[in-house]
Amino acid sequence: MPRTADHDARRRQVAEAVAQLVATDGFDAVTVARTAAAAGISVGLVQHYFPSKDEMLLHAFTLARERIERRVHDEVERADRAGARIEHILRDALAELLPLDARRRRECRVELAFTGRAIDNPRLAEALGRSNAHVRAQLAQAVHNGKECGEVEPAVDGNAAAQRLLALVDGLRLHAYTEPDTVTADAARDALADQLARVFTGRCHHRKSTRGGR
Amino acid sequence: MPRTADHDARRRQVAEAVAQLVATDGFDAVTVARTAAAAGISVGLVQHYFPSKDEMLLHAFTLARERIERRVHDEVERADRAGARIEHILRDALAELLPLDARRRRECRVELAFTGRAIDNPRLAEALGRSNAHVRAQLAQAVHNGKECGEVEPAVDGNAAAQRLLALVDGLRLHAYTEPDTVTADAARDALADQLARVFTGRCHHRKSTRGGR
DNA sequence: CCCATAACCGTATGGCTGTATGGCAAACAT
DNA sequence: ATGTTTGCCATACAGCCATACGGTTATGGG
Repeated sequence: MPRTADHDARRRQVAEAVAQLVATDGFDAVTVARTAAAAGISVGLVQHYFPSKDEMLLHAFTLARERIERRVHDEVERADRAGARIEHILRDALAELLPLDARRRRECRVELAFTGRAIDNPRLAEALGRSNAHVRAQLAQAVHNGKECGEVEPAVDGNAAAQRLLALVDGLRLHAYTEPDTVTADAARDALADQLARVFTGRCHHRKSTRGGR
Repeated sequence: MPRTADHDARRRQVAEAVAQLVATDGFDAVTVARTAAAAGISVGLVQHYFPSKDEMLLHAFTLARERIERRVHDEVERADRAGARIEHILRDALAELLPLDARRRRECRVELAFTGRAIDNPRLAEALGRSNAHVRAQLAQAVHNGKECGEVEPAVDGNAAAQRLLALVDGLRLHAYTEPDTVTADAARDALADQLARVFTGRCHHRKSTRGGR
């Protein structure tokens, strides 16, 4: 076998160029030519790694979601080891998704732009749905753990609570991004904390790991 | 003055063609040429009524929002005259925004597609913000009225409640549209009703009109 | 009647798009 | 060393886009 290259690294490089373009110039500014230029490679090489523009966008979106999921997951693990209340762990982890500073605002824009295209693009919609299902499962697991340690009333429907929590977070993200003056990031954070307080009404009476949960 | 035409009617005609295209073929399918064809007029005439494609899209979005706002407003008025609880009036009015049937699903798609573009398009973002502010004001007014008639605890922050309610509705709309199997429209409706029940905890002890409120 | 003016149409155009293609350079197996 | 496979590039191309423009038609005021 001749000349080898790091396939994954190249694809990641292109995906980051896409995210960069979306963040700075908007989704419509993402063309194959501009992406190649932003990544510092030729158009031909982009084609070499992605059979079509659609595949390129899908990969960029998938990586963006994975990165966020990973960061949230890490945040949960860290707080869990520190012995925090599940409610507070979730609060901090979900707040990570809000446009609280420049970095997260940028991520929000990328995320929201892709979500907007998912309305018309079945491939993106599927990836979004998969990722959301994953997040909901983590949330439901955390609520379940909350029941076991006494933070949550046993009668609470974990799946329904997870669904509503995620919907609220996504709505807050949208509003906090598009209307920063009307819906401040802090207000969104408060709304999130308030909603969590309505689910986690009890006190933890025996420490239980939130392993696998958010 | 020579030959006259109904300016507003023409612009409405074009706006409806835009909505039609977004609903059936997606936002990217909206080109000036296709819009003209869908409206049954020439490209030149579209240009005659809109100086640019951006203006055309902005007008289409504005009309779509106004139409929805009006229908919700009418629903509120109707229920109000029928003497319903404010909580139930809001429930029905906001449920109007969910993709509960084919017609509302279509509207949802148009709305979500435009919202997605608002991320990158300041003009659309401004129109969206204005409309959202309007809706929030109506919601806050309804909560205020709820306090006066005893349905809502006096300590409740009406503005915050309105913000959170709208965020939840928008999040539910997105999820119910993109993941109909995971988040059914009925589940979204239940989530909405549940959230309203957390705000409207009391009983109405003296009938009060929700005039101006949602 | 008639003409000025607005409504309306058809087409031209320059630019940008995604993708196809052919060729050059590099490095591993032999 | 050398051939062959892969990495990588530059360019060509056909299609579609928004917009510009000139011409035609119809109608209200004089």
